[in-house]
Amino acid sequence: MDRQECDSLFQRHGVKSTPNRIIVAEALSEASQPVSLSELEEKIVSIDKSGIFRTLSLFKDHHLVHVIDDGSGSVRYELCHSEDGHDDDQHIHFYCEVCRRTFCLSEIPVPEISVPQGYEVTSTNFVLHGICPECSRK
Amino acid sequence: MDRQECDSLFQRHGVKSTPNRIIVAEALSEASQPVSLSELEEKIVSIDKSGIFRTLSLFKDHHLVHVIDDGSGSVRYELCHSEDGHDDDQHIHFYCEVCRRTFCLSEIPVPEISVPQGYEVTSTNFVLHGICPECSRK
DNA sequence: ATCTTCCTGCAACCCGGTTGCAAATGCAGA
DNA sequence: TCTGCATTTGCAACCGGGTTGCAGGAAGAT
Repeated sequence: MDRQECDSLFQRHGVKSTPNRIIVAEALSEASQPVSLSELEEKIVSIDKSGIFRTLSLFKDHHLVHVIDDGSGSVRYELCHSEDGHDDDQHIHFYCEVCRRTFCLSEIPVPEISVPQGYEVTSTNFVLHGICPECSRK
Repeated sequence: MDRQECDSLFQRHGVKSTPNRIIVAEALSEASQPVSLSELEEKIVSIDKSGIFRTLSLFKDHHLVHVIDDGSGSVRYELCHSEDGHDDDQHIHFYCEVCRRTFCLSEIPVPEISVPQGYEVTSTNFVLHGICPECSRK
């Protein structure tokens, strides 16, 4: 994602462009897997933890990223792929208990669940735990 | 759950019975919803946080409870209902963003997912977020 | 240039979870 | 019953992710 794509992304989501935000957005887009705050801290040495955190929070509020809680103890962030303001690109994630990485199973949509009367669903968090192909081969 | 049921439960799961463990097991069985460590701390004033924690860890290792990460920042515990040693009573949970309670949607089983070749699934965590009937009525 | 607002870094804090350690308890064998 | 060992427990301290208060700095408006 180059500078221009970034700005257009921000504009679509109503986020003002700043140098830090561009750096964070690029780091997110480069990641092949959902990343945690601490991973971003390591990757982006130029920005303070709190800055990254606030940027992520802002992105989250503007539906630019979505949040996955894989049960590893730290939350992970992933760029939304849907272009409209809503997270309709929810998919299942897989957390490997051996290498502790989280994978997007992008192909698999979250199954539709018919909830009991009265419940109103706004988002879903569906994480499978187990062993990834790479680790189970060993 | 009375004392005797407790002991039999422990025996089935290979857990030695101690006073503390009985107290924790009873607290879990009395809860209508999955409970967090801090909730148990409030409920069980006679046992130290670390004791409750260790008891829960032990229960988890012996498949006496299962763990739900509802994304609220603290993990919740729930007595397993299946009597064999394995967690085959997985079901969906609902986290209300207003009252911050977690509900078991016991009726709804976790849908079977066919994962890509190579992935080996050991457990699932499926949590819906939204507003519960009680809160949406207001 | 000045004012105001927003953005940022720093340091401190909060809280859930976890561990080391030593005292207490339980249990087996003499 | 006494002794020695293993397990359980409480206490205090720690850890790490997440979060916030504050003050300095940049950006935009008047």
